[in-house]
Amino acid sequence: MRTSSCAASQSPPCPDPMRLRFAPSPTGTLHVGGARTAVFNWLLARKHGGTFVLRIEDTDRERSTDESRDAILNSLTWLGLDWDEGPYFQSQRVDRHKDAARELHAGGHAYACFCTADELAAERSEAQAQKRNYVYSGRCRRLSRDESRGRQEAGEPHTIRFAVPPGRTEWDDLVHARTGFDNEGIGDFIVLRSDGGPIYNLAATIDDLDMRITHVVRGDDHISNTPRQILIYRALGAEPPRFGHVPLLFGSDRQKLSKRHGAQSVEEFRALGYLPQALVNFLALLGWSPGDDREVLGLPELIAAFGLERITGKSAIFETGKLEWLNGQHLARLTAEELARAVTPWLLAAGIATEEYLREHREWYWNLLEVLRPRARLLSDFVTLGRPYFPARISYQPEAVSKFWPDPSEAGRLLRELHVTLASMADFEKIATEARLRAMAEERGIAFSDVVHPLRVALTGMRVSPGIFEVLQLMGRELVLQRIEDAIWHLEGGSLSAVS
RNA sequence: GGUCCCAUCGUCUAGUGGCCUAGGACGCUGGCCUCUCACGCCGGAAACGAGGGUUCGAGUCCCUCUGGGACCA
Repeated sequence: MRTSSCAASQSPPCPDPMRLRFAPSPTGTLHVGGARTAVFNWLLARKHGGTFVLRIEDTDRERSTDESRDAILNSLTWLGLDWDEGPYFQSQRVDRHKDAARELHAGGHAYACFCTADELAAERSEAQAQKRNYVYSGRCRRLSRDESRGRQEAGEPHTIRFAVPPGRTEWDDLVHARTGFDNEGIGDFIVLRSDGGPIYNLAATIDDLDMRITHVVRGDDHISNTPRQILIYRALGAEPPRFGHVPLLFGSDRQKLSKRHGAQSVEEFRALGYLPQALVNFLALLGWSPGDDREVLGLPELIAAFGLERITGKSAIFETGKLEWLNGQHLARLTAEELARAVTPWLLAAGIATEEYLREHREWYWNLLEVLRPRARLLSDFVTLGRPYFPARISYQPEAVSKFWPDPSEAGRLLRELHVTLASMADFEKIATEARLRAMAEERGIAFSDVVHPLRVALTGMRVSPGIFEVLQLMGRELVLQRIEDAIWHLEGGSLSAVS
């Protein structure tokens, strides 16, 4: 017998190791709702030293694809949700599911049903007419043994139905309180189709049973499957696992998450420049909280703090605002090396730098990243923010030009002067450049910021950037002087995309 | 329609009968820092769906309603 007392609580150590599973259908990419379920299961397994089993429920041959399966596996791997067993494939276990159905049949817990689709439809519409909830009447259950056997042997098409006993089926839900259904309302459900194919509830239950799953943590949408699955367990003489149903995620309009709600698959978030640990952190916080005021939690912290007892039974709306902030927070926590490793592929993909260049200028590159880091929320931000620091020519943002170079000839004059001033300096160390430019502003009798902003546009093409002296230092003398020359040329009408 | 689940700021949440004139975070917003932006720091607006109970006392317990959702039909 299985001890159920060690369910959601942390200590004392469970005598029975916890076995959890994530069982996606390979019918699309891993979306954030499924990912959150996976996160919960994984966290629980890691927290309790349990086993995380991955099972692919690919019995729907029509909709299951290898591409989806690979996409899901890749997403899980990217998120860092490693599994200890599997992936198992439900489609490879069909024989076992059929055997289980036979076992149920032999044990008197299931029977052959010869009702045709038409007969069933009639029952259904009758129920509808009486405003009753439709459940199968159980007509074939009352067939005599001999008649049933005879018709089966004669090859008459039939399904196998589970014989639901009278009473009520209840369980202590790990997330909700005690939950239950009257068996009467369940009705004898099909476990084997007339073509011999196992139905979901049977397959999933047998798999959970065989894989010795101790805790089934899944979406709320499975709540009405639970009594059926418990019934199957009992009919087979097995102790059911503990069940926990986490509420579903909604889109911003309180509707089920769909394409309309923007990014919804894990892969999309990766492509947008999110860090996996930020997404896991965010997903964990959707419906769960550590109980203190912490919000930014790395994987180890999540594992330490996680527990089913702190999951809310309330469904959360998936809004990404906080995710962006969290990503910035996780960005801030990376070591310099981790940051470089995360950003480099983005720069390479954008064609901004080559691997050799970055390797040869490693110290410079890491400094650049440090300067950019507090200004970035997504990895993709490093591309836009970082572009000006590399030799290629830049373009000038119209807003920057109109705001800080309102008068082209005046701007040109200033830039010429800056060119002379800066060219006279050998070293662009920021203390020195700052002193020089402040002095220059004073000599000219203009505000310091009136020197800084036009220069910023010349160097970066943008209205905002890191502190101008950091920019100067990072770009270095040669590139700075080149940029100023380019800007002067541009201001004098050298470019078609000139000043408006 | 039946069954089941849920209900605190715009959003994520804390809250398990008195510590709540309801706390934190994102976002929004005022300010500080400052060459801009971001980071950081300080401040502000912003919520217990409604009605009944229970209790000396209810965001917290019970009931009804309302609203939302899931599954089945």
